[in-house]
Amino acid sequence: MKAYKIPEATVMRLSVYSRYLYQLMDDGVKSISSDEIARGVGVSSAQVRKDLAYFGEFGTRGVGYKVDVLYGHLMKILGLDRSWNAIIIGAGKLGSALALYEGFNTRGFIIRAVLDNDPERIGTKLGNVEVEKLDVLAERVQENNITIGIVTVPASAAQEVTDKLIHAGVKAILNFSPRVLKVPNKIILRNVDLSVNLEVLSFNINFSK
Amino acid sequence: MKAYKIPEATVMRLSVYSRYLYQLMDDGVKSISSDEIARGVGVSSAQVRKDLAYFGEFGTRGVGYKVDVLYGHLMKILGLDRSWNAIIIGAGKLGSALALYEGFNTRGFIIRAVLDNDPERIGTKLGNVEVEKLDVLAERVQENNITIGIVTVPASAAQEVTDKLIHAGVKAILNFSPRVLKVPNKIILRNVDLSVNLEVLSFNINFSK
DNA sequence: ACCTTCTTGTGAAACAGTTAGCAAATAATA
DNA sequence: TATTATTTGCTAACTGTTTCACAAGAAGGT
Repeated sequence: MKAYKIPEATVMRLSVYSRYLYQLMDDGVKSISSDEIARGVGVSSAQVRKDLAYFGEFGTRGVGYKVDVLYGHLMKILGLDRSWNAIIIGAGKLGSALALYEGFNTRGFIIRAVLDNDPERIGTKLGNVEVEKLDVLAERVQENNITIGIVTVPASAAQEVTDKLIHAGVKAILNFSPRVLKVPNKIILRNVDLSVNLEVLSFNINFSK
Repeated sequence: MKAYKIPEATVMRLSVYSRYLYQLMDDGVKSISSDEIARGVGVSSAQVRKDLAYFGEFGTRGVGYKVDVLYGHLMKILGLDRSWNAIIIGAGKLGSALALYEGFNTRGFIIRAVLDNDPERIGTKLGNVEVEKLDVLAERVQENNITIGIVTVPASAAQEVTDKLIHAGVKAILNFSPRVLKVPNKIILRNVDLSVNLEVLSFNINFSK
């Protein structure tokens, strides 16, 4: 694909744009300008155009963008013109919540399995998947062609399950544990640290006065 | 307080450093260099020193940092030398998971109330708080001196509950709904969009081949 | 056909954040 | 006390991202 690097912030904004466009389509809007998108999602219009410019020319000068066409391009760019199989490791509160979160399904992310080691949790149903023992990790990843592993275990177990996921063949890991994970270069890693987010808030409340 | 702006990335890293230092204290480590911190959390040592330099001089040249002292400074900088009262709006799967998440309590964030409008959910217990009707929002915020509102309602209700939170007097909002919220300047807002995170992954898997 | 209005796409400028490198400070050793 | 080995704090260089500003293209009106 394309040669040079896309800023991560750009990718995140594309995701936001795509959802905004979806909403517009729902409302029956056919055409939109970069300025309207910008106001809708809270960035500058130059930012919107720059972000899109990484991938091509999708608009018409003097006119704007066709909502459905741009939406289609964005979904393709984000890799959402297909579905992705994912597995959740850790069936605690957060893991369970994510397993049942509709927001993933509606964007094409399908949770194929949820694993845990706690006997209390094994066998319980989360939507239409049943919590299974950690042992079946490699098996489930391979038989379901799972590319994304979601880690929601305590910090102490995070590196271990991550290693197992990588060994089993996942390409990307979304880590919710408050632990810095070591992964090979070819593995795509993202960290979502819930406490960090609250702490940025408390810093800002504190600091702005 | 301080005059010039701290990068958000710096604040996030400070939070990560602080947790790493806590772990070190637990392990009985007394002193540490920026290089060791750097390797522990996966950044460069120059980055660590730069981040700390925004706030003062906490180390000793030729020696390093005293773990407990640096930890104390970081906790104070992050505003974690006190506790913060928070409220969760939306007792769905995610809201419930957050209400029960120990990671918040251990860092001084106390969930004082969880509200929802669904009669099915009202009255259910989440740990030691009971889900209540949305009506009591202003009352709960004021009587508990709540500064942080956590929004876990569907996108369609997000702006409305946000407005209510602001009106009731919260200073900061952590938004988990996939919706761009409009808030006054003085309100501190952070968005944690779970789908965006997965979509950055799918983009990267897609794009890197 | 020409003029006016609109809005994209893009190079250049401005800004922000990260990395590099080194002087200054400390401790240990002889 | 001098020497050596460390490691911070800080400035400067670098790299990356965002904003600016405008030429180019499109549509509608006259």
